[in-house]
Amino acid sequence: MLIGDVAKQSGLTVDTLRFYEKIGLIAPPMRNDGGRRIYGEDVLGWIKFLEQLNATGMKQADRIHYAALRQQGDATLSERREMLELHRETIKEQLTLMQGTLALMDRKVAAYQEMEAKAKGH
Amino acid sequence: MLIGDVAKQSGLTVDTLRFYEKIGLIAPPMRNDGGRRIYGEDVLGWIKFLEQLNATGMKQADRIHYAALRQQGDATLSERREMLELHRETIKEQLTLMQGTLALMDRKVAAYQEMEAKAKGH
DNA sequence: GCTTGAGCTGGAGTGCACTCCAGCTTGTAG
DNA sequence: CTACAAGCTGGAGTGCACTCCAGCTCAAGC
Repeated sequence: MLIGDVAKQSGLTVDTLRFYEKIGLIAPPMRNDGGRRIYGEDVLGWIKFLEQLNATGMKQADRIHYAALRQQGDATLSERREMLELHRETIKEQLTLMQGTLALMDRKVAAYQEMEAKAKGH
Repeated sequence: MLIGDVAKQSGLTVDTLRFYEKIGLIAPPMRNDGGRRIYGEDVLGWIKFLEQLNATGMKQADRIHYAALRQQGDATLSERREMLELHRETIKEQLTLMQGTLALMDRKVAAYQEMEAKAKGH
């Protein structure tokens, strides 16, 4: 798999993939004779996971740390577990806040509709 | 209420409050004889609402647009309602994604715990 | 009436997370 | 064998959302 294929399948750009490699989010892949990056299929799952951490507000620095731990293998399992447990809690907090805001949107939309209806009536 | 009081009560910094005014997120308040900003209590509720939009991923440009509409009064009610309805949908999508990631965290944590237990057993 | 903390303005600087570019090499299709 | 799309590197540039600074004025306490 060349970098362009990974880009297409992951939704990231070629530039972003190289950037992620530079900062340590993605392990440097093998190269072919011409010096081009050859990726295994597994990178797609990893990128998807990274995107999920991203989308739930984990900071770049923490993702990089997690990626580094992952590269070090099984010895870092418990530290990785702790990171995920912490992140799980922040997700829960975000969920609560978000549900609150969703409810607020509902109330506001309803209030606006009522005001619009009244304005029409006069 | 001076800007420092608003800062304390809202959690924003003085600089951020002036910045928000500059970009149109907060209406320019009255000034006292010495040229200092005097805010009404209502600004606190507005800031809290802005923070909620912020925390649920609404872009600055959209918040500025919403703030501008709000300043124009009742004639913009329906447009504001439409914005909130749209945003409500994006919150719902985010909630779904976030719940998915939360479930993933749970699975991963459980898997890691199992691997750690096995590693200990040998 | 002087000190000191808070506020003022305009503009420069920061941190994050990419995104783009120049100038080069590689590889596939006609 | 030649065009040309895709890849390479190092480094510069971008957009967002603040954050900080210099040099000033204002106001409350001793």
